[in-house]
Amino acid sequence: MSRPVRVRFAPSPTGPLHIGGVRTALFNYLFAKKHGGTFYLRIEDTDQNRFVPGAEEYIVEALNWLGIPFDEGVGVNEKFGPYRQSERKEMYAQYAQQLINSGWAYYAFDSAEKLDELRKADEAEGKTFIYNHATRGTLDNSLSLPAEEVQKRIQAGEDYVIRFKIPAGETLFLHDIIRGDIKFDTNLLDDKVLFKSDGMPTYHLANIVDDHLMETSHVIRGEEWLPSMPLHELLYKAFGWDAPQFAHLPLILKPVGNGKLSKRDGDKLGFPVFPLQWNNADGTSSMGYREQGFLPEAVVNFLALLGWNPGTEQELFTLDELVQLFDLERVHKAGAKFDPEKNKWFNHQYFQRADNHVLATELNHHLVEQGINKSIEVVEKVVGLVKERATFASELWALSDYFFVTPSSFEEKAVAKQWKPETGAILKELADILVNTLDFTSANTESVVKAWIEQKGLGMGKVMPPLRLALVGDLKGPHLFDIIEIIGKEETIGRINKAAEVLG
RNA sequence: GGUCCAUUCGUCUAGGGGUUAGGACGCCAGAUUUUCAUUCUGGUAACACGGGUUCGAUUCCCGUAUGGACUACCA
Repeated sequence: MSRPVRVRFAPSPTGPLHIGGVRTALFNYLFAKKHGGTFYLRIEDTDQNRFVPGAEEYIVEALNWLGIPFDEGVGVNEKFGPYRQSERKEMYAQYAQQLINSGWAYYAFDSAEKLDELRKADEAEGKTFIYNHATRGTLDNSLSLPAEEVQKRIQAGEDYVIRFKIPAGETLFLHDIIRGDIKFDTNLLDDKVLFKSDGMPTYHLANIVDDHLMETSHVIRGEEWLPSMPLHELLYKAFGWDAPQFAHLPLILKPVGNGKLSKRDGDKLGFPVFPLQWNNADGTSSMGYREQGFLPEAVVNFLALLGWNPGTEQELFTLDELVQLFDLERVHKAGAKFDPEKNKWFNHQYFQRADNHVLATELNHHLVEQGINKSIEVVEKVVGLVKERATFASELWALSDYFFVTPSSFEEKAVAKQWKPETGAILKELADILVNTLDFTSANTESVVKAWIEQKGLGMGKVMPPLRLALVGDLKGPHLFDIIEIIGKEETIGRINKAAEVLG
């Protein structure tokens, strides 16, 4: 069983990539890289009705943004192409036919409406309708009809599907890498449709055929596929192929309440559940990690730890470390609730490590838009001073505006608390001292001001908070003398005088 | 309803027959700071329940409860 590792991520292009899908892709990627294998992308677009334009491009772009690109896929190393199932359409029919010939499948003419009625009728009696060994003999198919009539109806152009003939009375002992041994009774399985009346295969057929043809060694997918594992194993058996090994990943659940995480949760609670922003057909859009300012490394790190951990107390990992450490056997079995707070914490961690020059460039775009022109060196210094307060680049401006614009107002509560009747006079006196100070470096203004405070016997508390209020407009921000160095002498004195004037 | 899967602090989790049940996020408090934030220190808080097995179960087994997935000519 030791074939080269080849795993796939096989989404349906029915919309943006959901966060659960992103994690499935990530785990496949990590597993492939860990074993020196191949990670490929296959587009499962066999449902013509659910095709959404742009979804495939979105998936590719998202994977690239996250830094987990595929080795093979549409337009990329097409060793086993095409990688779009719609373009492989012709080859599925012959495999369905092969199963018919070997007695593993049969034609069925029952209409969807009729089956629906049957299901409802049984349900009304508290029973469950299953299209299987117990019922297929009484239904409209090639198992119950004379061969001649079957041929006639097919030739007449009547709609039909091809169903898999689940063997009766068997117990299947299957193995999942994450969940261990699982038992299924084939009597409870239904004869799934393999080939639809529109000439397209269903997921089940296309998936197995392609996984085999593309030499897939491991199928790593979401837990929602666990119930169809027996069907898939049986399909491999029917074809006489070696089945890949299976690993079913736990689901990602809503942060509050019950159930699977959904698109609505993100919109409702204000956090992204998609890697990239997605514009819906109705003109609305769903936010994306990228647009919200999340760093791809942070998203990957957070997602990697949702359902998996290496058994140590380390929490921050580079992609390379993740690749080295990843192990399917250590994947958790139970679903994990998505925690937006921890997600943010990861971003904070990575944001602190982000390059100041890059962040400065970003902030500078914003400054230029507002007609503020500062050298990138200055902007970079400001970024270095305020970034520890930020989790996202988008917060930088609000955190640093006073470096670039004279405060137009003073925070009320701070004023009430720190601005005493004599404060204005004290600050004016200080301004006079600063006028005569030539060296406006942080270190020098600090020693000048502190010496003056001491000499006057005023105490830091009497001067520093009001001074901050005058320069920043609020009691916040980094080391005050660093701010003074950056805004410069003229601006510093100007702000002090303005505050003294406005606040008295 | 049926089938399958799961269950350790609020959340993500480590651990595993004998432990003070460990870490992280969050929250709270303290320290530092001229302020906010960062940082540091400390605190809060968990083995779903009932039966077994055992000298001893949170750990193994069986039930129950709860949660989840699936139950389409969707993937």
